Order: sequence, then C-alpha cells, then structure tokens
Amino acid sequence: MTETKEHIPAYQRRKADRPVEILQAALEEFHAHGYAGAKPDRIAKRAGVSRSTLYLYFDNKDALFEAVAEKAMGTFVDEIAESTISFTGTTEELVRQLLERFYDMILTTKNSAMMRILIAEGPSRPELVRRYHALVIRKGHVALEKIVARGIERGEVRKSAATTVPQLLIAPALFFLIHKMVFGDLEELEVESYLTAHLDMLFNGIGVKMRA
Amino acid sequence: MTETKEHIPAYQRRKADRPVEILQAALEEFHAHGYAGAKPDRIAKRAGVSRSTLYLYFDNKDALFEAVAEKAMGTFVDEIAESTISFTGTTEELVRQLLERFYDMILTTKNSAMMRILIAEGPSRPELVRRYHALVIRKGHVALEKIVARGIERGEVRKSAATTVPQLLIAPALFFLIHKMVFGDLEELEVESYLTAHLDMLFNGIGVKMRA
Amino acid sequence: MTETKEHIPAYQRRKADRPVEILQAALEEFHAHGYAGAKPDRIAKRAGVSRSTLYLYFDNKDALFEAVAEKAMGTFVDEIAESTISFTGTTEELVRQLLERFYDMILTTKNSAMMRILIAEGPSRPELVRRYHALVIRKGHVALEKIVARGIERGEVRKSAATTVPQLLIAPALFFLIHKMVFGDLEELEVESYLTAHLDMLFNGIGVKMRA
Amino acid sequence: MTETKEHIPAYQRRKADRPVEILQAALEEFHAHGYAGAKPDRIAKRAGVSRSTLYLYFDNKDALFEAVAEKAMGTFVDEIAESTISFTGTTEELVRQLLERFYDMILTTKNSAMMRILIAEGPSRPELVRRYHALVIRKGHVALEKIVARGIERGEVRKSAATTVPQLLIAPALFFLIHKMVFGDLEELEVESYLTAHLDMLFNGIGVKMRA
DNA sequence: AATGAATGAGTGTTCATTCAT
DNA sequence: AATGAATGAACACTCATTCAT
Repeated sequence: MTETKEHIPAYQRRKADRPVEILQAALEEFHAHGYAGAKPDRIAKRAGVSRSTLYLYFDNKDALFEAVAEKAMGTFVDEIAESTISFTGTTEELVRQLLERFYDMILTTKNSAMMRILIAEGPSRPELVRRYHALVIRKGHVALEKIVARGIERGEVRKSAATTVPQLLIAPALFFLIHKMVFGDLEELEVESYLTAHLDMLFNGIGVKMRA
Repeated sequence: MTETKEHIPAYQRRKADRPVEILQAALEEFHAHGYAGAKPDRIAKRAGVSRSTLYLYFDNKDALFEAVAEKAMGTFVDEIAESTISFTGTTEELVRQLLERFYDMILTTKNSAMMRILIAEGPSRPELVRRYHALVIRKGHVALEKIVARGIERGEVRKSAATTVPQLLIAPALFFLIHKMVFGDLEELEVESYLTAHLDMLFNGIGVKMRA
Repeated sequence: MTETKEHIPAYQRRKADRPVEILQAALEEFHAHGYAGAKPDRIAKRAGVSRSTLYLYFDNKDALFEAVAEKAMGTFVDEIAESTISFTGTTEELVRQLLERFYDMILTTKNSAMMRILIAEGPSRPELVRRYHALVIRKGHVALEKIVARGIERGEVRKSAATTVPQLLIAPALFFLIHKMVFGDLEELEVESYLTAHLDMLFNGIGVKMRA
Repeated sequence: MTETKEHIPAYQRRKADRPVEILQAALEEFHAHGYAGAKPDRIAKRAGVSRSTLYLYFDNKDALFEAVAEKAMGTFVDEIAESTISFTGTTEELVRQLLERFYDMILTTKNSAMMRILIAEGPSRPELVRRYHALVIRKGHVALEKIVARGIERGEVRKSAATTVPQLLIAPALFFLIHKMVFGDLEELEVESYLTAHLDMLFNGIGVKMRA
C-alpha cells in the first residue's frame, strides 16, 4: 500500500515521523498550558499538521496526553541507576556526577514539563501518578538507597538520621527545578554555584563541627 | 472537608460570610482541578450557594482566582520573619523551630494548594507569579539570609559554599511538600523522621568527617 | 432630565408618585436601549428605587413596557383634533399651527421615544402596534382629512391627487423626527427653516407654475 | 424568505456560500428582532447551519451585525446619483424616475431592514450611524441638491424656501417606508396612488393658486 | 411599602471531535 | 495519509425575577 500513492509532493515527510512530531508538540503545549488549557488546535499547528490529523494518531486529547506522559517518564532514572552500579570512584564523585546529570536534565526542560504536568494534573489522574511513582520515584528511591549504602560501606558516609531518608540527596535539586520553572523569569538561580552549595551542604552540613 | 452545606435557608445566612465561604470553596476547587479545570458550578455547590451568587461577590472566575491567590499568599512568611528577630536561642533551635512550623504549615494543606496553583498556572499568570515572588519568595529569602548571618556571627554556622545559598535551608521541605501533594496517596513520608533527617543533614551533612 | 433622585428618604416620598416615576424612568430606558436592551436594574436606579420595588408596581418587564407605551400614546392627537374643530382662521394658518405644535412635540422627545420603540419592537408586538394605530394613526388620519376637507370647502385647498393622501401634510415632519432621532448628533436640521420649507412646499410645491 | 433549509448535507455545500447565507439570515433576524433580540441560534437555523458554524465565519454577534449593516448600506444611493448626471429629460420626469426607484426599493424590504436597525440600534452604535450618514445620507443629500439646482437652472423649479431643504423631495417616501414597516399589516398604503400624490404635492403643492 | 440577597433559565461563545472527501 | 468544514456539548456569565424580612 506504500507504492500506490507515489504522487506525494516534493517534501517527502515520512509517515513514521508524524506521531513523534505530534508528541513533541503536545509535550510543549501541555507544559505551557496545562492539560485543560492545551488546545489540539495549537498542538496541530506546532506539529505542522491539520487538526484532524491528530485524531488519526491519537483517539482523543486524553489519549494524547497519556502518550506524552508515557514518553516523558523516560529512561533517565534507569540510566543513572545503571551507571551507579559500575561506578568505582568515591561517593562524593558519584553523587557529584549524579547531580550534574540531574541539573543538566532540569535545564533541558523536557522532564520539568512532566513534573509540572504531574503536579497540576495529578489530582485528576491518579493512574498517571501511580505509574510515574512506580516507574520513576520508586526506582529513583532504590538507586539513591544504593548510593547511600555503598557510601556507608566504603566508610564515606555517616550512618545517621540523614541517611535514612535518601531522597534528601536530590531534594535541593527539586527545589531548583520548581524555582526555575515558576520564578525563572524573575530571578535566575545560577546552576553552578547552586550545585556547589548543594554538594557542600550535603557532605559537610552548615554547622560548625567541633572535634577534639 | 468538601461537604456541601444546604440546610440553612439562604436568607438566614449572613452576607458577610458569603465571600469567605466562596473563597474557601474556590481554593479547594482550584487546588483540586487547576484554574481551567475549576468549574464555577462546583465552587458554588461547595460554598452552598447558586452559581449566580458567585458573580454577586466576584466579577468573574479570574477575579475569584485572584482573590483566592491573594488570600493564600498569607502572612506565614511575615510571621516567621518576625519571630526570628526576637529569638535568643541557638541557630539549631531557631532553624528547628522554623522548620517545625514550616512542615506544620505544609500539613495544613492551604498553602500547598497555593503552591500547586502557582506551578500549574504560573506560565499563564506572570503577574500572579510576580506578586508571589515579591510577597513570599523574596521575603523568605531575606529571612533565611538573616538566620544564616546570625548563625555565622554566633559561630554556630560555617561560612561556606552552602551558606551562600540560604534557600538550601528549606529546600528539603519543598520536596516534602511536592511529594505529599503528588504522591501522598501512594506513599506517605513520615513527617517527624523526615524533619529529623532534614535537620541532621542540614547541620551535619552526610559525610564522614575526618579530623586530626 | 435623567438625574437619579436620592436625597429624599423613602418613607417621606408619596406612594402615588412611585408608578409615575418608574414609568418616566422606564420610558427613558426603553428609548435609550430598546426593549431587550433595557435593564430593570437601570430603570430602578433612574427612578430612585430598588430593583424589587419595580415588581411591586408592575408584574414584569413586559407589563412595564406596555404601561409605558400606553402612557406615551398620549393625548396629543386628541388635543390637535379638538383644536381643529374650533379653528376659524385660514387653512394655511391652521396647518401652520398644527405643524408648529407637531415640531414642538418632536423636540420634546417623549413621543419620539415612543416612535423609536414602535419601530424597533413593532414586529414582536403586533398588539401594541394595533393599539397605537387605533389610538394615534387612525385618529390623526381623520383629523388631517378634516383639515383638508375644510380647506377645500373654503376654497383654499385644491382638490387633487395630493389631497387624497392627507398624511402628506405631516410626512415631512416624520422625516424630521427620524433624522433628529438617528442623526441628530451628527447634523442638526434647523427646525424653523425646515418648518418654513415644509409649509412652502406643502402649499406652493416646488414647481414653477405657468398660467396664461 | 425565512424557510429553513435542511436537506442538503453540510459537506456538499460550498464554503463560499456560507457567509452569504449567514448574512442573509442575520439580516432577517436583526430586522425581525433588533440586535439584542436576535439569537445566534435562530440565525444559524435560518441559514441552515449549526450555531457554532456562525463563529467559523464571524468572530461574534457584533461582527456579524456590522457585516450585515455594511452589506446593506448598499449601492442604491450611488446608483441614483449616477443616473441623475446623464439624465436629459425634465425635472419632473427625473424626480418621478427617482421616486419610482425609491418606492420600488422600499418594497424590496432589504433596505427598510437597515432603516429599522438604524433607528433601533442607533443610540448604542454611534459608529454605525456615522458610517451610514457618510455613505448614504450625505451622498443622498448632495444628489438631491443637484437635482434641485438643475431644475432651477432649467427654469422648472422655483427658487424658494422649499428648495433650500432638498430632503423634502424624498421625505414623504420615508413616511411611506416607516408606515409600511410598522403598520403594513394593518393598513396598506397603495404605492401607486401614494407616489402620484407625492409627486403632485411636490410640484404643485396643495394650495389653490390665484394668478392674474 | 420597600428591599438586600439570591437564583433558574437562558445567553453568546469555545472546544474537542467527526466526517466525507 | 491527510484535511477543510462542520458541529453538539459544555462553558463562563447575565438577566429578569422572587422571597423573607
């Protein structure tokens, strides 16, 4: 059935590209306007197709949204989880590497879009929240736990109240993400010094240590 | 608490109560559904009035939203800023007190509603973002800076990379807020141990200190 | 006079005045905005009473409108009809007098309000049109016919095609009325010279008469 | 023509027809109910489309109204203005021709619709009034002035009070228009005899001329 | 007699979606 | 595969009207 219609105009866009383009356009739209505020009209325009074409690939706005969410719940966590396993350096180096990638991801926006969507639409989409939790949060938690355990084993990390809540490792990064997302236009947090401060606090705390 | 009150006849209720009830109902609705998803219909029902009564007190959905936001941009920051001035104990005690109040506020939900609204509607409401930034973020930042400066002065806080970014003091609390807001139904973070861990990390860091 | 009266306390005002004031206010409102565009709210304000008071005197907007119309279908025609009977001067004097009063009435606006209402609302109010026709148009027609007949009898008016349509006597005045009503703000027709011209055309025509 | 067309499926009809059909339907609706009373619902039904299709072609009710008005402020005046220039007969013939066309136009209803709209909506649409005045009234005035001047030049028209107000030439026709519009259902003015009478009065007046 | 508070029915308009081509 | 044209259902909002006082 591919050969029958060979009278396609000069620009030959591949059929397979369409869904990808639409998903990308939709992610941007959902990020910018939230679910309810997102207009198929605009998604179509962004994707360079007609409004009706959207419905050729996705049953409806909701299905499109789910597809977008699915795609965005990406591979990030898996990647860092894997890279942790083979890491051979110190915990500080490991965490620094992890956080560098994390802040980098934040600045790449795509996943922050997902975060916004999740926060905004969560209450009306428990299933989406459940999936995200299973695919991202839980896995992330496990990965962080491993890092901490490894650190303790290696004598680089204190076994303490702080280390019972491994999320604290990345909590400041979420703050950074939210801040950038909401107040980014008004006041930019400089990522490098923020990261430095983050690591400093993480490893050394802010308190003055008095040791004999 | 979303119950629909109905039994007291309209004419017996006092006019002055109306805006308060409506604002409360609207806050809940905006929190639950975001701006676009919020239906005047439901707000009215929640407030125990008819749809048109809403418009007796607020010009339109937008005005209602602004009023809700205004009200929620509460006095919290001012209160803690003030209480810091007169504090006489150690920095650790001061920060503990601050965070206890902060986590308490989070669990009181109202302000987390505001946070969700801000994250979700921010892109389409720069003015709201600007006001929140001026009223809450900026003031909060100043208050945190003072705490850090006071700590350094008193020799309780290290002058370090970490202390150049005073937001780090409360960053983990925002993580807690977001987590509770989005994943609260799936996995509860126990506030007391989280707070303990937060403080531990904040003051001591997670790293093993080796001093001579 | 469209001022909103306010200073006299309600209890001092006489009950009997209320309907009159309301009708006056309603006439102005209907004149200014048409039936559909007229708002009970504004009528009440103009009349210096509360919205609900309107409904104390008139069942609903429609009834109020009918009452206004009724009142405006005034006595004007009857008056001029009567004054014609007793007139003893020439036809030209009679017609001049009639038209002077007619133009005067036009400039007093109240009846032009009625005309506007009739034109605008006529299609949806056949009954109103019927009543106006019976009370004003028909009577006016009869009065004009009498004037013409009297003129012919007295040898002051030609029996001609023109005199078979007695409405022609006042037709130019309606033009004046409409013009003032619609374009009055843009281009004022000076009433005195218009009246002079009207009478001149009426009695002499514009044509050059060539008689042997 | 108020019939609702239904049988031709929407997709078979041609896009170009839509605005024309809608405008026609809207003219009828505005004519029948005034601006405020006109319901998009009914316009759509009259035009044989769905309510939302209206908004595909016109931004809103107001824009639709303006388009209707624009279209109705037709070419009539220009046409008669032009035809006057080349006319070679007597003034009486010229005026008769003009009036015949004028009365014919009146009976064709479309422009009388415009007149009703103008009278009814004028107060709340000064801009519309201004445009109509510029496009129709002013031009008409100039055209009438030319006719009178030509008549005087040719010795067929008296230079007199009457001829200083050229609107008097068509004033009786406006009376006819209004009468037909408002009272047409109750009492028909027979156009031919009315026109004859109109011309008679115009040229000869109603007065008895006594010349030596 | 008069009104402040409230509302149900309806308004113009938008939106996600469909359908014949 | 892709679309221009069209629409039903829902939306935020207004309005004439009611009702207990």
